[in-house]
Amino acid sequence: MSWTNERVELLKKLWSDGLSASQIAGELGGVTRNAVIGKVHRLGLSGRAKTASNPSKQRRARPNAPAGTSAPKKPAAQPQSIGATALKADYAPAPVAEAKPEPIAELVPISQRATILTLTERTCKWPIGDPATDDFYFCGRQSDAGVPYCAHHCKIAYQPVADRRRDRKVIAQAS
DNA sequence: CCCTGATTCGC
DNA sequence: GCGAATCAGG
Repeated sequence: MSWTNERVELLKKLWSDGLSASQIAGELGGVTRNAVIGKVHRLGLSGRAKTASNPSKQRRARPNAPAGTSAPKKPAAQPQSIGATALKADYAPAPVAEAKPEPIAELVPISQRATILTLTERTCKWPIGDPATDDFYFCGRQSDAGVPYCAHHCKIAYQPVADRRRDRKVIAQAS
């Protein structure tokens, strides 16, 4: 794939929206996150604020040639079966009779949200939004090994009522 | 380990 | 110009 005007425009939009390079790469398709980052720099629209990292330490990467001409080549791993196996019966969501529309949506920074294309085995798969519309995504935060939810709000949703109440308190204090 | 963006440099 | 490899950091 090449950087057509359309793809560049989409890149600019998504980048300014706060999506990560890998997420943008997933949306565009046909490119890696490295390609996205490289393009972002060439376009001169890097520095999305944040990260005022120490200027004292400058890059020094890649001390020499890529060693040999043999092509490494990686097949690019696929998300694989996120639907069926992701949500085990053990973690079935507790009944949410309480009037709590979707507070989770507001808690997940856009930059961390994931689409079905950007989910991995270690991303939180808590669904947010309406699957029938474009306003649908997954939490996308990092999850613990073996569980489909992250250690934040989504964990609470998966827990029994008693534990939920306790953890809500903990998180509230931490915030 | 997962992830993030930043940089270099062969192509 | 492109982007893999590599780096530094969360």
